[in-house]
Amino acid sequence: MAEYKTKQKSDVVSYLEKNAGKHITASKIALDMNNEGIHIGMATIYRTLEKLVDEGMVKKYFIGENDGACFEYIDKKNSCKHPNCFHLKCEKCGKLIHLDCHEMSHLITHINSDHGFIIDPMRTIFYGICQSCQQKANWRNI
Amino acid sequence: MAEYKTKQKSDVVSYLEKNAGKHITASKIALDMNNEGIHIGMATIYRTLEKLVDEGMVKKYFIGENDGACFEYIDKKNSCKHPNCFHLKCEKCGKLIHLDCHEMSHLITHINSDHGFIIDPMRTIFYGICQSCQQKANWRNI
DNA sequence: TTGCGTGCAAAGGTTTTGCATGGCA
DNA sequence: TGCCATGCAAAACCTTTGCACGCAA
Repeated sequence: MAEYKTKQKSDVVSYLEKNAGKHITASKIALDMNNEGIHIGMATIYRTLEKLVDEGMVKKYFIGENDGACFEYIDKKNSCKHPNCFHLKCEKCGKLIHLDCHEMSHLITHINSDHGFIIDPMRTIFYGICQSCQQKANWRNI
Repeated sequence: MAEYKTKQKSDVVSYLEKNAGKHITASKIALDMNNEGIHIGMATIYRTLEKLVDEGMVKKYFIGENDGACFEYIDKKNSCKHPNCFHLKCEKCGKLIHLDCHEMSHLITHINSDHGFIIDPMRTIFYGICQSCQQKANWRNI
């Protein structure tokens, strides 16, 4: 069960590191790396991503719509140790907002004690509309 | 652009009504209805669901994992005029749990007024570990 | 009759799998 | 040398689309 260090895997990892915080599909990874002259087969990309997700280095989620699953590099150094750290993602502009608010610890405690569910803040994203997009929506009357 | 009333559409609607609050894939709809002796083509199911989503009668989710998109009937009379309806998804067993709790309206108000972000509860999923998986984890010492 | 809805089949995507080959240890 | 990782192609899916036919109005 030993793991080998291969060029392909480290290429994928460094690509993801460079794009930390972005949400990237498997095909976009292949495309971008191709443009850099690195060709990696789709199967390898998927197999590598699967491992990285297991290791916790990458988060996989489904925002659906046209493309498939999205992957995002999780920077363990910069990411928050406090369990108050959530993310807000704007559905209009795609902006990802950091939320570090102690109000959130109430939420976690409540859902744990009253609903028996332990929230994983790192994996949870609140979807909605950010402030600037709300204003745009107002003046466009959307 | 007139809409016709067809047996297939009303069958799908009544199936979804019977399963209000559940999260159902298109193929499960086809399978279940087949077991009831009703055969509807996949294309029709997808086209019907698309319309129902546009009408707001059904919500479409991407919770990913093995299956495709999930659909859920939205009962306008009973549920979710209050934005208290969230979903908890267990990362171990994949179970999707409904959470209809007043506490959540505090959360929404807080994030709106203090952080300028309007949460869309129907699209937001809390990831974490459910109660039964916590217990399994305990006895297995995972 | 009109034209939307349906069913079938085929196409378009993404993701997985089998198998021979390549490359790390 | 072992054995995992890779690449290619094919398969397995989910979902969409084209087209002829059926059926509601």
